[in-house]
Amino acid sequence: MITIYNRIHDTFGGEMMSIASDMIRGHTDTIILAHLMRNDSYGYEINKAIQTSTEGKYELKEATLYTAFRRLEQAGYIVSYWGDETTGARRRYYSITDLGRAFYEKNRAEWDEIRNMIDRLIEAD
Amino acid sequence: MITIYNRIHDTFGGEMMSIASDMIRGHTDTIILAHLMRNDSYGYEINKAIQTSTEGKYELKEATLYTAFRRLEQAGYIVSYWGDETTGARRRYYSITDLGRAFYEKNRAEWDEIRNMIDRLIEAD
DNA sequence: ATATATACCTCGCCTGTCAAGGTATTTTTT
DNA sequence: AAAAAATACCTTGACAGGCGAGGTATATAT
Repeated sequence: MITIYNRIHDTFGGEMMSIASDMIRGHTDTIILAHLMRNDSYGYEINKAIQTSTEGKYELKEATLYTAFRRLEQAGYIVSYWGDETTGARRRYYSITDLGRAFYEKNRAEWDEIRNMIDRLIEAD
Repeated sequence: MITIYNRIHDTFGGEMMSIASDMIRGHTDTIILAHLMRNDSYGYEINKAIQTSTEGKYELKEATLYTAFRRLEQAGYIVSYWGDETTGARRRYYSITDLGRAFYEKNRAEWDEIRNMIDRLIEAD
């Protein structure tokens, strides 16, 4: 078993940023949108869901997560609104738009192609 | 059918750099090493092989390719030597090292995990 | 009282990608 | 014979995503 997350990000010596990060890159948006396809949600919950779903092998860093929200909202793929919590910390909920749904479907289809492509390309035999 | 490569890289307006690029990112090194696992080769040939293997759907940009060679050589995963062509343009051949082989195997194993992980994460149902 | 969990956010650096530019030789087309 | 395309290499500079490190505020558990 390989733990994907928590590769060392050593600023002093050693390589910066793990391979795993770059392997996930390009899927962040789709992963978030996949969650919003099911129901509106907020950052903290989405991240927890990812961790649970991957048995702790992967988590989005907060900075990455919130950067992605800004990017997706700017692109018109999601819209946000504040929840009306009477207790606990406030939550900013996100909702996927029709544009976002289309983008999600496109990326999902693309993934099917790319997955097979990479399978073929990294074979040594 | 989706053409992975040749998404527009519009510097003026529109989104910069395509999703596809980011989906491949993190596999470039492994793809190159996979080719060198079979036999020594040189940049131009490796790139042609990738294009053929993917039916033209994907190609490494030259800048990306040569950047990767520098990176891999610096890391000790490959070594290079000039071919002794008597005709045609000179070729710089690359050879994978033991360290490179180990790195390749590690990335390959990682891919198997990550592929399944992404499959699960981008499901909407 | 202190620590942990929930929940949000931004700044600035790092890294891989690649457009755009270059050089030199050989083969193919006009 | 001249022009174009293919082979084959290379570097520079800008860009965008990831994320460490820092921050705020409330609620619960120790």
